[in-house]
Amino acid sequence: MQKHKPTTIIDIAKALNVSPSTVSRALHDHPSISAETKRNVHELAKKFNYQPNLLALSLLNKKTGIIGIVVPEITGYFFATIINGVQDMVASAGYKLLICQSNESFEEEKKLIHEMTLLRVDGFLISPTFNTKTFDHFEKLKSAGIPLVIFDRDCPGFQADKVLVDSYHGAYQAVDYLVKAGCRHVAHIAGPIAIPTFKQRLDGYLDALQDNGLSINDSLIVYSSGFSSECGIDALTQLLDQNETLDGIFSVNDAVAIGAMHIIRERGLRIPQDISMVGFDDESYSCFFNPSLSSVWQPVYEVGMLSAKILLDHFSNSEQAEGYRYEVLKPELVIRSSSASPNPLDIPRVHL
Amino acid sequence: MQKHKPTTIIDIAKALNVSPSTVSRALHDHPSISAETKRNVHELAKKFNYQPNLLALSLLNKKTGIIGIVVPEITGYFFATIINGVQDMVASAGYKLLICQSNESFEEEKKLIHEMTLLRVDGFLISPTFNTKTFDHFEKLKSAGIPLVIFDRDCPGFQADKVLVDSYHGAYQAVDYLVKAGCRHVAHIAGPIAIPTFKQRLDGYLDALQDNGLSINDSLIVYSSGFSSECGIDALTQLLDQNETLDGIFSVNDAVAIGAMHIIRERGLRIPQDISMVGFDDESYSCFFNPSLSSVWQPVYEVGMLSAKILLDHFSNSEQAEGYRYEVLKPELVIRSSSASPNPLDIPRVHL
DNA sequence: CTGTTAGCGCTTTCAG
DNA sequence: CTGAAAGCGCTAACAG
Repeated sequence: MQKHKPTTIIDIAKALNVSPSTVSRALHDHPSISAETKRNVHELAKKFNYQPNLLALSLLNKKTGIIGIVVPEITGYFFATIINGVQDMVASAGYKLLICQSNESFEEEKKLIHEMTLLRVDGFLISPTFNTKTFDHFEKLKSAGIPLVIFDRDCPGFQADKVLVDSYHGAYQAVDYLVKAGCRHVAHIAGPIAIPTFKQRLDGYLDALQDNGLSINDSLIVYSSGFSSECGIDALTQLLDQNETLDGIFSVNDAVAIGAMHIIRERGLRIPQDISMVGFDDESYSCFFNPSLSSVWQPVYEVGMLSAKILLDHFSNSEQAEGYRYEVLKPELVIRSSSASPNPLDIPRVHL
Repeated sequence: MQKHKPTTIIDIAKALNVSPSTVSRALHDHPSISAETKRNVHELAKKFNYQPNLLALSLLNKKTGIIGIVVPEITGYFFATIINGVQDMVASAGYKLLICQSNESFEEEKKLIHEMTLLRVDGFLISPTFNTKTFDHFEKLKSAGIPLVIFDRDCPGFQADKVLVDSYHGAYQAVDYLVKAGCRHVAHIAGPIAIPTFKQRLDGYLDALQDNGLSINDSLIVYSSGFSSECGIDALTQLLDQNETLDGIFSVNDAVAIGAMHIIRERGLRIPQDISMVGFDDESYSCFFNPSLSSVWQPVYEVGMLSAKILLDHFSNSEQAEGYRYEVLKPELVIRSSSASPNPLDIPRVHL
């Protein structure tokens, strides 16, 4: 494994007794180069396995062709699928994608963005941490003229292009459905309401109840400490131990819902006969649970595609004067077997 | 959003009426620079928000500090967790990670590796596509002196550092367990045996049966067309339609197992009373299924850490003369409720 | 303690 | 049609 240093344009130039510029032009098929020289150059390039040095090019052109994406995590269907959407979009425009995880750490997020800036990525796609309350690091990008698009998680008070999902609408649909299906005591396993997304889901829950003429019972709202199935176990244990009447649950996400379902069964209750359950995210495995889990599907792939599209637009449209884009995509309730049906005859119960 | 071009070392030099090299030295805290100059330089650097240009550095040092990782996909627990292991390892050594997906496309894999080579990544971590039968693109890296480590999926005949999981051993454990639990007609939903990993799982299945004095019944082996739950549905439908006696199933992975379980229930059969099921991969959600799914856990995070470690060793140990590393990690059977227990009194049935 | 020079690999005027 | 020179941003000898 001897370290051949890569062939450069100069090596070829020397071997052919021409100047580097001639080689460069030949390689780029410049019109004013003799056919013969071109042939010779290409031949040698192949023979030496010449690979242009992108670093040198980037330095020269002041652009790397790399887009940086920062997500809280890649484990899990949600962000992984967004990344796929982004990937497909940017690849078709000839850009590469540098994927980084912040692990929900604000410090890490700052550090990553800083490092990627040093690397001179051409633009950013960012889904901020739950702990991101200040936006100086984003402002810095803006003032440095580096385009960025915020996706999935809003940054209240920070002006930028944004692509979000309407969590309120999704939650409203879910709870409205539960009530129409006959549930009168719908609980909510909520996320931290300091985060806009989860505040919206809570609001959707509250409004759906009120619009259906049901009163709000605060003890039916339990706050989950996290987003894993284990948290669902804790949340539901707490809820059931309060001995409140309970016939439906809207869970902040599917993972939590699944932990909760585990406890429901363990307590000898039936789903959906005793308690109906609706989750959020529509994880890929949710339809295979027993009973299969009703859930709010989010257009994740589209979020990725659209965010990337908006970023790419920045690269082509020199400096568009218009304000920031603010796109809110609609989620959709997917009804399966974990929730009682309003009309068993009309609504398909199993939706794979 | 006016495009301030980034401050360079020269801007600072001019403003201070010193030479660029002085600024460079001051920034690096070189001993032979007066305290005052250093102070001035640092001050201005902060004021101008100076950011060193990594591209220029990389060009100079002939190293980028970037490690490229190529995985078939990032959706799904398996590779996402490996990436986490890699990430943690390389970050602590000051390297960045460029993550790319081949989507199981051989062409894409070649293209990605080529592009990353142009970008001058310092080394590669590669889990090849199922369609990767030739290894010229890997050989090229070797002859260019770019270190690479193959992980999870073996490349028979290709010499390189490798970190693999012992699929044979995992499969053997699973099937041995099923037999000892009383299953006499164990089926196998197999993957494409052209791929070493799945061949090994099949072999483990076969050997475990034989070692237990059971005969092999070819019609109990069904080949799945893919690795999703949908494929599990197809596979099991096919299997059950053959009307073979059947009391246990070892599935090539959890996703397929879950699709299969769906069909088993749909046919009115009980798990594990009528049919026991064991999967492979131990997906994060497998313990929350109903019944919870027994599965073969793989040390995924460790695979990531170790692969990265081996690659990093290449960077420090100049040119170690020793041959290639070949590490095979052991998986472990996790017993839950989807499989009958050999001795209900001794073995915990639910393992969260 | 500081400046000058050269060069990493490549492109691109400007001159022949 | 081709070459020489300058420069992208930075560092590392080599001289003062």
